[in-house]
Amino acid sequence: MTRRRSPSPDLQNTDLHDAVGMRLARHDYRYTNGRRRLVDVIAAAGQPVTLPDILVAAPELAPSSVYRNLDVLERSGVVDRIASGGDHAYFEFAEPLLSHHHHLICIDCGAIEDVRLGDDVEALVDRSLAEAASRAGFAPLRHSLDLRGYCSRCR
Amino acid sequence: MTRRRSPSPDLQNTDLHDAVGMRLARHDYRYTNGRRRLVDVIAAAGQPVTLPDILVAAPELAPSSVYRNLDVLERSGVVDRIASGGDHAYFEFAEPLLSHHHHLICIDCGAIEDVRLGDDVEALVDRSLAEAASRAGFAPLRHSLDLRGYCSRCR
DNA sequence: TTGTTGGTGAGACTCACTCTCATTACCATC
DNA sequence: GATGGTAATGAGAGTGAGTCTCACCAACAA
Repeated sequence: MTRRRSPSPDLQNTDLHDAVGMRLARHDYRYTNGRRRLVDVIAAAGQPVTLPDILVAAPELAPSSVYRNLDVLERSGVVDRIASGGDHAYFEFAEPLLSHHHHLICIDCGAIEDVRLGDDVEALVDRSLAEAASRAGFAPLRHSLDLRGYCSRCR
Repeated sequence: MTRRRSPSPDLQNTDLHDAVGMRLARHDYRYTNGRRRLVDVIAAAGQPVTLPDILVAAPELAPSSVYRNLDVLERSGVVDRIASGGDHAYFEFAEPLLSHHHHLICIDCGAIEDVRLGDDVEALVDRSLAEAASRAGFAPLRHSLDLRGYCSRCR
C-alpha cells in the first residue's frame, strides 16, 4: 500500500511551512532552504522516512547537514524520531503537525505504517498509564503504542 | 525506586533455567555456562539491562560472546530487545517468562521501568489494534506500549 | 582415540551517526 | 554599499555500538 497522505489532514503546504517556521523561530533557528527542502521531502513521503530515504529523494542535500537539521527539527518539536530497532532511525512530523497516531512496525523489513485508534481507546490508555506513572513517581509526556508483526508484503 | 523483582512472579531460579534450557533446546542451542551466567545476570537485575550493565555484573564474560548469546536468547524467545533510542539496546526476559507489561522510559537518563496495566485496558487495546491491523493487511504479533517522560530522579 | 559439531573470545571490521572546521549566507547597524 | 557578528553549510575525519572472522576449545558419539 503506497497511498499518499498529506502531512496533516488540514494543512496545505504553505501552512505547513508557516507552522514549521514558527516553531523554528521560537527556538531561534532560521528556516533555511535546506531545512525547507527537508520538510518538503518528509511531507511528500507521507510516511516515516529514514535518512537514506531522504537522500534518495533529495540527493543535493549533504548527509551531515540532514543529520544536523533533523536534530534541529526534533529539538523544535517539528519532527519525531522513531527507534524501530533496525539500522536506521525513522522520522515523521511531530504530534501537533500530524494528528495523534500509532505505528504498525514490520519485524521483517522494518517498514512503519501509521494507524489511528478511537478516542475511547486513547482516553482509557492515557488514564491507566497516568495512574501507573504517578505510582512510580514518573512525570509522563507522551505515550507510544506500536504493533509489531508482518506487513502485507512480508507475511 | 530500585526495588528488585524476581524474573517472574512464580518462577524460582531453577524453574527459570529449566524454561530457558527448554527454549534453547527447541532451537538446537546448548545451554552453556556462559548463557546460564547471562540469564542469571538478567534475572538478578530485575529490570531491563544494557550490555554495559551485563559486563559490570559479570566482567568475566567476553563482550562478543554476550552479544552473540543475547542474539541466541532472542531467537529462542527467551529475551526481548527494547530499542530505547539511546546508545544501547535494552534486554529483558520475553513475555512467557515475564508477565505482560509495558515501559516507562525516561527521556533524560534512558532508564526503563516496567508497569502493568489492567486486563480491561489490555483487552481493549488488543481489540482495536487488531482491527486497525486487519484493515492494513498486517499480521500482528505483539503490541508494545511505552510512556516517555521523566523518571523520579530526573523530573 | 578420533572425528564432528557447536561454543568461545580476541580483535578486526562495519557503518550509522556525530563532530570539526573552513567557508558561506544572512541580517543588522553604520 | 561596507562591515561585523552569528548561524548554517558541507566535506571529511572521528566515534562507538554492534557484527564478523577465525583459531581454538569442549562435549559427545562412534
